[in-house]
Amino acid sequence: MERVVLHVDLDQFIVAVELLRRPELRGRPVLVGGSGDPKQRGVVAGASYEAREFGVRSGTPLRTAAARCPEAVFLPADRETYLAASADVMAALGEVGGILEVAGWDEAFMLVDTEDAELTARAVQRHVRERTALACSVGIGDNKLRAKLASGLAKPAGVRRLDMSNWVEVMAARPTDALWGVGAKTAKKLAARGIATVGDLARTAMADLVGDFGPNIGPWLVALAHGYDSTPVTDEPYRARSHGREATFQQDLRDKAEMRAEITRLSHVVADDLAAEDALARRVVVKVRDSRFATHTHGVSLPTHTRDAAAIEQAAQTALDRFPLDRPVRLLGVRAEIARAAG
DNA sequence: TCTGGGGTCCTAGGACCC
DNA sequence: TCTGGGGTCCTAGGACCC
Repeated sequence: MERVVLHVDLDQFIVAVELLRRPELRGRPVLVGGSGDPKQRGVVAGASYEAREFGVRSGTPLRTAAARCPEAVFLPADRETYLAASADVMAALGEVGGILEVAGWDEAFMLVDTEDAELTARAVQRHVRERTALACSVGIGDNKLRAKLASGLAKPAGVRRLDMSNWVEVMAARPTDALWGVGAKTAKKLAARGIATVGDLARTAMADLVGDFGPNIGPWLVALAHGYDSTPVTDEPYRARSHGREATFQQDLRDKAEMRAEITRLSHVVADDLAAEDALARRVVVKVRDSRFATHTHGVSLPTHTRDAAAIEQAAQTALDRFPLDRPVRLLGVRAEIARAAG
């Protein structure tokens, strides 16, 4: 018997859910995102493997996607449907046993005791497919980091194991941004110091990175490169720390009254979201992105914790007043930070 | 053919207190 | 007259992830 971490990751989740109700699109390049109109502002939320062949992936602007892949089928994003599919998947995983930690719409960690991890992983795949008709990849690891990276290597529909014994062999030659937590910015900063691969990073002294990355992140990066991770798999129910809504306009706003009206609308949606979770806000933060894509935030702490829509809106309007608003506005957002131990 | 929307966590600097 | 040093809270920004 051994204890392993499994990371279950659905394959092209959003597209796969769409294909369940539009099977005639199977095998074609399918792109989901925004309103489904590639002439409008928006980015790709989900790309089928066929579409990825054209260099389109999640985050690609819809217009760019249409230029790269003119024959693609564009579909509007349908959150509610994906949330429902996600709930089905997580329910299926819950039937397998072990500790289940939901880590997003389309992924979860499981802590299981098993005689044969590969066999268990295959059984999980089969069970998810039987219950939801969706395919997933499963990573097996001796911690969450390794399991997570293993599932990425297992795609599509595969099983892969990554642990202490094969970490160096599998990971050392890969670029640093292959690590979970190292993105483009950090990879570039590391490269500037001559650290290009996971192996390079693993050979770096933790103290050498404190100056550039801080006393916590610096050492953590080196630990990542060794595959170290001690965060537990937990089935504690998720409690959001904030709820926000934001909107990018098809045409930038120039009129202050229109901005105020949008802040009112967003504030009320946020208040509804708080009410749905029985949560109270302690602070309201407004986000403004201008026509040059510069993004700034200003926040207002609330005198008393509240979910009252009028109070949230008033705080948001006060925050909006702190912006110069001397350029057309591309995006407005309202976020409520949730008071802990309240309800 | 410019760059969504939902989040989380960390950092740095200033205020404030002892 | 000179001006330490630690701790905590608040705020804005940044990096990252899905």
